[in-house]
Amino acid sequence: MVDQSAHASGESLLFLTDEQLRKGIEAMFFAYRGFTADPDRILEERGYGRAHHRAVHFIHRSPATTVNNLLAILGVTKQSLNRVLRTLIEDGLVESKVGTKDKRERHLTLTDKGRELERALSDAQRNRMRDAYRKAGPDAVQGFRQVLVAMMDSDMRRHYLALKDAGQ
Amino acid sequence: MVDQSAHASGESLLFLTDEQLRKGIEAMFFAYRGFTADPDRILEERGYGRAHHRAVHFIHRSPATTVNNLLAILGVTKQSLNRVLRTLIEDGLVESKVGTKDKRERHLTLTDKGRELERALSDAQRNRMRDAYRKAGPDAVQGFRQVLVAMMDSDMRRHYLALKDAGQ
DNA sequence: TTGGAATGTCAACAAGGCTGACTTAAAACG
DNA sequence: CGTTTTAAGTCAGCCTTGTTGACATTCCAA
Repeated sequence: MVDQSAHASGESLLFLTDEQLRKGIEAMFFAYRGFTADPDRILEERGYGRAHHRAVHFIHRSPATTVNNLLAILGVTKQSLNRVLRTLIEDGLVESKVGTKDKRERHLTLTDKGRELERALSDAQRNRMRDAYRKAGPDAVQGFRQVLVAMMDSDMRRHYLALKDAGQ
Repeated sequence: MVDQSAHASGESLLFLTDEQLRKGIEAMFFAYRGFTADPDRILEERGYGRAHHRAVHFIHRSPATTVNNLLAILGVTKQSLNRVLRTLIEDGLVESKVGTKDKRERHLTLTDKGRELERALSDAQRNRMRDAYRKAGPDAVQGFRQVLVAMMDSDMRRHYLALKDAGQ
């Protein structure tokens, strides 16, 4: 598709052979497995799955968030999320409080027990990320995040950037 | 965990605050959704899933590969892969040939119909990747792949690098 | 006061993982 | 040659996590 003999003109044109793109695709596939491997082990020990991890992560990230907000970020159906939330609430990891202003809304917050799980999961995942960053070197880290952000759908990028702002 | 006031010494020490690491983790999560979004649409139209995509991709990548090799790369059970392979063979996308040297082995190859699907899927995914690379700029691309490779488990990195070599 | 939004719940289903048990065929080994 | 191991396939059953559709409740807001 893209001629390998093309040459760079400034920095707007890249050497993007199908071969290079394919390597990027495969790297993404294999790396995502590594990315989830450590949390998966911890979750399995405790009888939870990735869906629980995602819920716990974003509740930790935005305490007192509503179910609707969580639905938008996670991109799953209400029924699917509800099944996960129910077990987390039953197990005492998440607290669901009826909204004071709008009583239809439920505000979700981690309990101490929930924070303990979140900590275990994010420690593992951060360690993996930190090691990868160190191995790849300082210059690589910027590029990594830039490409990932550019790969997101605009909706998800919106959510991602909103989270970034909130985190400051 | 990591003190934000740490300073770089050479290039071995990075500014790795928990906040930065968390952003990387969330970027990975949202980006993977974008990464799979386009193929998912194509697959759904044709009644297939991600598992079929993965099989088709790696059979295309390593024609006449064996079932065992595919199992190692995909990291799933024989039963799980077999369910997918069976439908692909029944639908005439994949051809399974008994090995000439070792008659226990089945060698898997895409048919014309299989190549057509593979083309549609990889075109979509390559376009996404190309756009992301272009938006992120030439410097970012190197870093992106470096971090991804560093994030893989060693087994997966071995498979990834083996594929790279084969592609030359 | 009524429409619609936010939430929750029930039922049913599908994809795609998993384990365990078992068969067949063929290679490899001793 | 006989035994063991390997490659592949199959059956049955289970789990997680996604889906759709239908429906009830609560309650804000026009």
